[in-house]
Amino acid sequence: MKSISRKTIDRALLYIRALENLLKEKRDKISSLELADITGSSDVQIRKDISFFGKVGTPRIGYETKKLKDILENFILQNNVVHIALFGVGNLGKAILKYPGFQTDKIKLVAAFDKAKSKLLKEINGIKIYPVERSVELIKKVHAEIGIIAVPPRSSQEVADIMVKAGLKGIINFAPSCISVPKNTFVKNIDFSIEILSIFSHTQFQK
Amino acid sequence: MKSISRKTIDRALLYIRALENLLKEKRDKISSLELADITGSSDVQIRKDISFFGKVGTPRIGYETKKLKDILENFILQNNVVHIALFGVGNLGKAILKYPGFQTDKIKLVAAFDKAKSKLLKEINGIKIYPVERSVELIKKVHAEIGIIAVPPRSSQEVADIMVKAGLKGIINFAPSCISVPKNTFVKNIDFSIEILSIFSHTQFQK
DNA sequence: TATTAATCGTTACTAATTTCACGATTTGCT
DNA sequence: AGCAAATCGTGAAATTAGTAACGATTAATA
Ligand SMILES: NC(=O)c1ccc[n+]([C@@H]2O[C@H](COP(=O)([O-])OP(=O)(O)OC[C@H]3O[C@@H](n4cnc5c(N)ncnc54)[C@H](O)[C@@H]3O)[C@@H](O)[C@H]2O)c1
Ligand SMILES: NC(=O)c1ccc[n+]([C@@H]2O[C@H](COP(=O)([O-])OP(=O)(O)OC[C@H]3O[C@@H](n4cnc5c(N)ncnc54)[C@H](O)[C@@H]3O)[C@@H](O)[C@H]2O)c1
Repeated sequence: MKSISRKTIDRALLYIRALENLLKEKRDKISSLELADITGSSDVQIRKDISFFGKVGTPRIGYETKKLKDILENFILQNNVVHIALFGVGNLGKAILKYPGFQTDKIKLVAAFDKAKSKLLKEINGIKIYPVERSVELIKKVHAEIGIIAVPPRSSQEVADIMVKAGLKGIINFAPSCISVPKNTFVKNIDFSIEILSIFSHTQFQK
Repeated sequence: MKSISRKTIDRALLYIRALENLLKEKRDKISSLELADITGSSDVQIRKDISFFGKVGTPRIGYETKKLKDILENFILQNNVVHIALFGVGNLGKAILKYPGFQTDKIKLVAAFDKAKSKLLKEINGIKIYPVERSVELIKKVHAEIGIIAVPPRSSQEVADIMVKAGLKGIINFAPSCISVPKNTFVKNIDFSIEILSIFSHTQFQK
């Protein structure tokens, strides 16, 4: 059996989000063409992606919204709740702590850490902020899986090392810096400036 | 002549960032192998990417840091300064306004807009916050090229429409929603939740 | 000046991804 | 029941991306 590709997973997550919105609007059926229209993909791509999960749709009708969402979710997320640990409670970190998208049935931000003593007094959105020294211990205790780096770039490697030590298996790095980690740890860099420059040059080089 | 690929551009932007850091450390030479190590790419990939720009390196030595950076920058950014307009000055928008990475010689955040009257009094990081009603006029005046959506998802399409009307050619959408725009407008969605779920499932399905 | 070792640049190869084309299936209609 | 229309599912073709192999080039050194 062929294993699912990274790209299919990422698109499926987008489909899931779209299907959730459709369910809220009480749309109980959806065709690949409509879903393509919503998500900005193509209908063939969507059918191909979904075909990985078996024969889910019915010709002439399309897909049952709820059924499709459940199948994608069950396969990809497997009823897991993802627990996040945040490092750095500055401008960006504070926004992240307040983000309702990180307190859902799928994702829970469970721990926040900062180096500065001045940040430790507070509690934001019900989440206490702890000193970095306690991070390894606490991350293990709450079984977080994913870490977010929201510290200045010069500290990002230091934080990455702690995350690895604490057993986090995935890292999102918002600092404009490269970090090195063991091969079995996954890093996703999100550099706002590079995103801006990328989209700008895309507009320049469009054929 | 073959045109440059999107992926090469995106990696080149990463190389540029790394080269800038190397220059700060007064490293005036760099090999493809070292650059690969820093950026997490492979040496072949780097040489292949760079070969698009001509014969830049010298065998046995590697690349001159400054020369390589200049060549990449001149081709990809062409001395342009990218001007950004921000919509939504909430938790995330405020962090973005305070982000020093958006006030550099390459990128300048030049305008911010919000719907809520309560947000309009302030000025953050030297940038005034204007009512949405004035946005089309002001964006045209300051010649912004790229827009950032940091409003709630239900308002994202409304904002996208304004951006298109104002002539913005690229959009970064932080709202967890799909927006539809004309084909010549480029959209990059950055959905934090999807990034988290993506990296999590990546750790699950790693071979 | 010949030799050696390192590193680039390029061509050929392989793998992954997307697109195409079209048969198969199902429903609604007459 | 038979037919038409819509839509799915899929193998094959086309495209794109990445990897490997290796000759060419250069600087350092004996
Ligand atoms: N502000 C933004 O909108 C924005 C956007 C994109 C990227 N970023 C990046 O995200 C990171 C954070 O940005 P910010 O604006 O919140 O910065 P900030 O300076 O406001 O906050 C950084 C926080 O990290 C803490 N910190 C520093 N070293 C630490 C360590 N070793 N361990 C734990 N905490 C530590 C500091 O005490 C501070 O609270 C930076 O790398 C920045 O470049 C920020
Ligand atoms: N807070 C985060 O860390 C975070 C992370 C990822 C994504 N997001 C997304 O980014 C967006 C903003 O998040 P936030 O936490 O800053 O929300 P927020 O509620 O704090 O701020 C939203 C701001 O948008 C303004 N607004 C609403 N409608 C508008 C319109 N039509 N035009 C202009 N301004 C308008 C509101 O007045 C408010 O100031 C949301 O879509 C959210 O899902 C936020």
